Amino acid sequence: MSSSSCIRVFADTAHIEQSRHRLAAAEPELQSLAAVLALAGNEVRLKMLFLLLDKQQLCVCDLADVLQMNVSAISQHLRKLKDGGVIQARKVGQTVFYSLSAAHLSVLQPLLTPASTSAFLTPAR
Amino acid sequence: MSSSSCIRVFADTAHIEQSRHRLAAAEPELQSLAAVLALAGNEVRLKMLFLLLDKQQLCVCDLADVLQMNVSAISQHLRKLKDGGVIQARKVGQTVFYSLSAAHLSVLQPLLTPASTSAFLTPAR
DNA sequence: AGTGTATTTTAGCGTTTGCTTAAATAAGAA
DNA sequence: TTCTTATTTAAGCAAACGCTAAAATACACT
Repeated sequence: MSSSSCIRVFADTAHIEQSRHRLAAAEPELQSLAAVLALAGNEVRLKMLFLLLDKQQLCVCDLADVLQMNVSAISQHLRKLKDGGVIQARKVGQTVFYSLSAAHLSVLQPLLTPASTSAFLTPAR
Repeated sequence: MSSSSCIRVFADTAHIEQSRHRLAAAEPELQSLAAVLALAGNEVRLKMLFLLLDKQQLCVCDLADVLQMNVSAISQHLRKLKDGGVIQARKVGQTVFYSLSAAHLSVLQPLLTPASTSAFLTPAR
């Protein structure tokens, strides 16, 4: 937990203090945002979100089929997304339907929207 | 790598095939996007990006000071961000200045912009 | 040359992640 | 009840992660 190891003569202490304050102010938001991004930062989970944005709701079975993965693995990913408040579950009989929850949709939707995803790989213009 | 373990009688094969195709089409974009989100999904790195968006450019020293962390740890995070194409380095004398690269800015900027970050924790309206 | 500063790299270590397998729950259908 | 089907949970394990400490590299100054 050591810090400030550099001895710069012209260390701009004022600017550093300012940055520290800005950071402290944004800290809770950044913490929550990092948690959501960490969830979406997994390729399998990002695909799940992409599919859910398209299909409205999907059961564990369908996701396992589409992603061609073990049902258990899928279920564990869904649990993480649910714990993170990104998706919600609705049980109908023996099957559980998952859908995007409104909570963090404002963050995820623009990322997975066609306009944005296609622009993603487009070189700067 | 087992899949399709469910035997649903009414498995909507047409829809599943459609989803598989949509997914295949978006796969490369999703893969790249997941990589960037995984980088931003770490709290320390997200703070770095937040600071860089605010300050234009920062050296390792400054980031270590502001984040109050070991210089080596900071440097390793910077390396990951650089490898991912998220930031770029510019060496001036013995100090290295890092700045956001244009490459994935379109994805990151909206996430870290005040309007979006403050709206992030605001309950649905 | 030698000294000091800024940064990177390496090695090591404990923690977390993501998968597989197998067992446990839950809810129809026979 | 017994027998499937759908989903979750628990245990185990290899791989990736994130940090610390130490050594290596790079550049400026004397």
